[in-house]
Amino acid sequence: MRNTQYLKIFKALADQTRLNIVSMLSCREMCACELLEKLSISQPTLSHHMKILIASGLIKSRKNATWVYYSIDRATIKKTMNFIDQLTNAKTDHGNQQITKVCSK
Amino acid sequence: MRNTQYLKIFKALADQTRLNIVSMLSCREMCACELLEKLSISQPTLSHHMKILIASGLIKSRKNATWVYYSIDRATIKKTMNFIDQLTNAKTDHGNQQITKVCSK
DNA sequence: AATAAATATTGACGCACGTCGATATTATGT
DNA sequence: ACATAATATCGACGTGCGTCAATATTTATT
Repeated sequence: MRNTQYLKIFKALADQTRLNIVSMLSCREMCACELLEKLSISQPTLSHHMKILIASGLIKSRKNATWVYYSIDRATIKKTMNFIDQLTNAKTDHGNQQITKVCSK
Repeated sequence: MRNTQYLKIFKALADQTRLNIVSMLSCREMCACELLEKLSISQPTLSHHMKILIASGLIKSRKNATWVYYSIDRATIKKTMNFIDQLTNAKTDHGNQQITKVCSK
């Protein structure tokens, strides 16, 4: 996973509404209309947020009839935690071209 | 740690420059002037970024003479990873008032 | 086919944020 | 005291982003 993808993930989590959405989806898969009635935002706004969450890889979607069901992609979560762990513990460059790690000396 | 604090943390990580800074500091403690010469930003911009990172709790600072040394606060990192883990795996409300978890039924 | 429900897209608006140059502050050394 | 180096603050500017109303699209139902 590229560094820019992790940046997308952190940007996706850097919003209270999206953090709420992720939290809600941790319970179970939910459709957009279900999320919508629990949040105090308009339908286009929810659609916009879901697009960002999907693009980040944190959330995956499944379409059934007119409904779109969303759920957490736990593989991405795991990778993100590993990234944070490496980012803050690694003593060497961990094969990342975008982040300039200068641990020499 | 409050939910708003984790929001601050994700916002702090949601910028390429700050992600680079955190990565650099994972190697070792560094002073501002050292970070400055490795980054392509102005001194006021760096100062601004460090303020945000300090406020998030991800980075701590130590003053010695005219220099300010920065290093990663690994306790915050650990808490953040736990937060993500809980956020995406909890089947019950984990005592968080800000995030509305509705896991019932 | 026509209607209705769920979701996506578009365009616009205001505010938050990253950036810089100029300047202030703090601390060291001469 | 004065000059210099490191860092912080201020004010301004442009861009990015969250938000909405209006509209389009997709799918099911009658």
